[in-house]
Amino acid sequence: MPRMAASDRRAELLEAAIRVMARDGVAKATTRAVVTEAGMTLGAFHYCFESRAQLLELVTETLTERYVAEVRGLFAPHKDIRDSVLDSLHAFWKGFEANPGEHQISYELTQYALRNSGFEDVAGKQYEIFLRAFASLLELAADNAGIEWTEPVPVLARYVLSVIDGLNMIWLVDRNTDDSRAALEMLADHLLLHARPRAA
Amino acid sequence: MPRMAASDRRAELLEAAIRVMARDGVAKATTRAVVTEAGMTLGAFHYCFESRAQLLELVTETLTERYVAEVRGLFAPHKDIRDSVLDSLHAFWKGFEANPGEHQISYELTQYALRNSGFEDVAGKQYEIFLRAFASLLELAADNAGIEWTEPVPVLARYVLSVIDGLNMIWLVDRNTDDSRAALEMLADHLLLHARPRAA
DNA sequence: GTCTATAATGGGATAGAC
DNA sequence: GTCTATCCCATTATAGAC
Repeated sequence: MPRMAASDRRAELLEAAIRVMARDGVAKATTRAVVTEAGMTLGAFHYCFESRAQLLELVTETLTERYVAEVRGLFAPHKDIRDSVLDSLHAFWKGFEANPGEHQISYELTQYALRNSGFEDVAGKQYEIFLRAFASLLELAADNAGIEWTEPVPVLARYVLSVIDGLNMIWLVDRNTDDSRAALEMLADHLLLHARPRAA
Repeated sequence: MPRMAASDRRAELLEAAIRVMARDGVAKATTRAVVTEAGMTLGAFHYCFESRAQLLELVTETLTERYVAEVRGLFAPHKDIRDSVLDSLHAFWKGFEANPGEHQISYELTQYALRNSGFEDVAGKQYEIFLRAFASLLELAADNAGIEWTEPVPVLARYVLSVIDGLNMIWLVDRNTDDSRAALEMLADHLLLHARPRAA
């Protein structure tokens, strides 16, 4: 085994953990499974992390940031608000279907955080970040298209995130892509109901 | 310990398991925790159930049936489609807030089923039943109000279930009742977009 | 710094006494 | 039929050899 800085090991263990979780689930990502995936020994784990819980916290934060970055990157601004919304939602969905395992982890980690004391704020931060990200995209879309939203943006953001999360999770169960996309397109139409030309 | 028929023990263990899971989560509902809750000994467990997995399967089926029964019971038919939809959604939400723990179990069990081989069909059946239940309520609402849906009912059912699941899960994290209810009311308006008077 | 060996714990399942 | 005692396994974490 090559010598490595502890920070590099940490990064490798983090990525190994994400791979194991995407493949087998959060519960199966034991310290042993993670170090095996990373090609390290069990001892290596505990000079990089205080505990398995600490690793899970880091994974949660990392995936949250990644998802937000992905969503920002996929956002498709247009002059026409309908195009913005429709293109962006399709792009988000495509990103999800390209990598469902990684999004599934996120839902599992939320459940984990809700059920383990000392982790409540982890789930809280996770969704605070998600909600803020969608809210800021809604603002951005409005700016680009010269419209304003007739409902409070935090409520719209919660609505959009709910539909996306809900559709994702049902798709994870039944893989019904056609109905999922049809429902997603309904969401686009519904959002447009709450847009009106900006007052001068 | 009193003598009991195995079937009664099974029923008690089932309810004990649901209580433990609602309180502490599915992962923490070990065989030991469940028998302690039920006031039985560990040995008792294994003449009622072949394995912990079998218990989890039974819990999943039981909670699925209960939820469907609850939703059917809360459904509020009216002559006016808007009243039907709005009243029903509010009633569903009230049911959720009255017992969030039991609904949280359902999400955890879905994740569990998705991650454990031999359980894929458990999650599949769960959502098939949910989707069918919402579809049949949509049909029922349409009949009562003399309208027809302009989108395929399975797509509408998926959409409604997604919003409800998504809002529930976000609420479990941040307990923001106001924004959740506001989003739920948006769903009602959106559904109405896809209703039109029935052709004679 | 690295890794083996081993604690210490908690879990599912079972054998066998009563 | 009931429950104790135990097996056996996997886990997290650590101690200590190299």
